[in-house]
Amino acid sequence: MADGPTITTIAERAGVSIASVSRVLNGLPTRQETVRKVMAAAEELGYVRNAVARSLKSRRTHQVAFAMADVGNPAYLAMLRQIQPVLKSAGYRLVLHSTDAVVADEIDVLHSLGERYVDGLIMSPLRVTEQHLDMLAAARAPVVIIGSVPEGTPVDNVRADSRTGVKLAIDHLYRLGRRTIGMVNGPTDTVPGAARGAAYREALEDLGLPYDEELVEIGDFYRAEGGRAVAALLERRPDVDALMCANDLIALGALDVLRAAGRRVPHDVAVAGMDDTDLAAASWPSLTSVSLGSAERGKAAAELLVDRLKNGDREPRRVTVPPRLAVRASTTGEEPAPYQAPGAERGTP
Amino acid sequence: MADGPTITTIAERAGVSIASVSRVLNGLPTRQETVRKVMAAAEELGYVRNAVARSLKSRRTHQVAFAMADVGNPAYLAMLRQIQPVLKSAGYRLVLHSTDAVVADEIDVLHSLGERYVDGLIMSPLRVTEQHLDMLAAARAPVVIIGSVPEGTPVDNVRADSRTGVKLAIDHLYRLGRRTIGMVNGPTDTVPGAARGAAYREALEDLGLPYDEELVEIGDFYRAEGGRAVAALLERRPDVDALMCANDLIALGALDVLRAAGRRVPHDVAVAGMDDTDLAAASWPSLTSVSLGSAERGKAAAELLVDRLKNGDREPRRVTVPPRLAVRASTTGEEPAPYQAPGAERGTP
DNA sequence: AAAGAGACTGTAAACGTTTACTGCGTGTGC
DNA sequence: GCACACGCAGTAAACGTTTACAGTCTCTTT
Repeated sequence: MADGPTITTIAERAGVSIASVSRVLNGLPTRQETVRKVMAAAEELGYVRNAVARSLKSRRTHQVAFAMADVGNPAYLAMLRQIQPVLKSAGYRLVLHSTDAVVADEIDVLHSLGERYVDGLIMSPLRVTEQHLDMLAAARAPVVIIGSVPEGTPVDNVRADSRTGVKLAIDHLYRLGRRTIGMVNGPTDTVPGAARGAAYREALEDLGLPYDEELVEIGDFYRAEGGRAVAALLERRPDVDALMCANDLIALGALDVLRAAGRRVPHDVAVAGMDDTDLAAASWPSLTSVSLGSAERGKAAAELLVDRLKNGDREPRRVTVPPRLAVRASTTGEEPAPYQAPGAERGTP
Repeated sequence: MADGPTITTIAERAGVSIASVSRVLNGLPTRQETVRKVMAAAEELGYVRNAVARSLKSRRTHQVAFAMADVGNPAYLAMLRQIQPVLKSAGYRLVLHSTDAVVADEIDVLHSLGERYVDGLIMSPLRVTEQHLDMLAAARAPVVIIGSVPEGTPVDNVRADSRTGVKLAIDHLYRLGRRTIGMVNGPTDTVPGAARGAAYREALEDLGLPYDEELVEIGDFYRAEGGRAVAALLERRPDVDALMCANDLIALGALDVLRAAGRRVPHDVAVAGMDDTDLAAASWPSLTSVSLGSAERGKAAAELLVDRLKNGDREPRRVTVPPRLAVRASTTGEEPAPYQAPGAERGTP
């Protein structure tokens, strides 16, 4: 691991100046003879350009950061998977930040843009605080936010439409004849929690169904707690015939609890999730789920950032990705025969 | 996004030299009055250290790369999730490379270490070629390989023990009374495919069971093709009473096909997967699966690398992570009553 | 009161590139 | 045969830090 060769080493070896070496390496017009000598020397020495020195001079690092709460979350993972190839083919490396949904960590990331170790940032904050907005206005590098920011924030912005997404699912349940549709939500002080809760209410109103607080239960966004929330809801309203779950994990918890309670899915209770993760297709019964287009949002964000990095200043853009409903067995039970929900004879009391 | 302040700006503002500014910023002994002036100036100007210039001088980037085939693969994701916090708390940023299992891309990553944009690399190659070994010997930064490398390769190395892992599962199936145990494998020209295939054979021999080629089917490592492989195997050997699947996706495909064929799991056919991904717990019936300790391997790799970066030269180390069998319903069917496999009355012909 | 010690501070070089500028040599046009 | 243009190559500065070294100032000691 001895010190690698530099352009100085090459220059000496080839008997030319470092400027010539640099020019050859960058393909600037140079006499053939010089090119040959430099290339030969570089080859022999196994020279590789020092990216750090290069960045210092050129003021570009060819790195982009992606900051989200947790790679383990399938929605962020879906984004990441789309972001990566876009950046790679545009010649950027990807620096990954996990903020664990801690605001201070997100602010830290924004602050660290001042260190200039990346050319730009894609960030998907759980919620956008005043402090976020201040930092965004002062950001030292282009930022793309995945999520909603107020009108006029000077950053590119990619958003989902969870309102329409929830409506898609509720309409679907309504068309299937369900009229007592419960909602199992995560904390309503998070951006997605608040949006999905409000959307549920609106969707019901649009359909002329009454909004009934008894049909709403709040837990967190995970399977076990989601299951507990469903159990509480079932206890209170045994007549519920459909559940709108704020994400797929909650919906899996719902399936667990319904199964344990001997309720057939979808015969007795139809279940819809959100985010359309891998788990939705893998579960049994497979889960009808609203995709909020995480993958598309990731891709759009990466493309916006690359465009801005290449083309410099332009007006901030906003992209809204439409939701899509993936209909599966947990609402329609229309998969081939053996995929029907288990017969009722096996239920607990 | 005007040019940010540098130590020169601060020096002028505070009326001191850039050396003093640097010293204050690095906490070297300095007169109180100077500290005060510098800090005040830095504060007012919103100064942030330039990481690139710092790296150039100090020859450390405080970045580490992680290269694997595909973040979408749950095994790599599990590694990533453990690697990230270890690096973060040691003060390193994470650069993520997806190589799509293309050897040339992996070689590229090794080569790019010469650019010195990272202090070290964690790599999990699909297979290790001669070329890999050459590059590893010449690597310009410390590398930790997750996977097996020949004795004497000058890198730290973390490996799984898929041989023992397969054996755990086969022994488990045997103890449950299964004697006709099929294997659904991925391509045997991959490292995991070859290892798992051989381990299956050995495990049978250890138990005194005959090895029968008819009971082995090769597909790829994904759900649909895994299902097709299982269908072919079932056709050939309808008497099979257990399936060892080379990963969880194949096992999910097996569940699909068995269900469609009216075979009860685990009553008629017990199914075991490998990797113990999230999907294993989410599926129905939940999937018995061998964990090869991806998470632990990721953690160990990160710790080895951090140790080497802090402590410089030492002998290469090797860590082997033991496998663990996660027993679930697809083999024992012993979850609470409603978790039993669906009754047989609903099978197709 | 002079010398020496000690505490800070400033100057300048270095990290490895890129690039503006200058200079040299060749070939062309008159 | 001379001026000029032009194509290349070399010198040196710059990017923003860190740090070795030397210099200044103050305080203590004799």
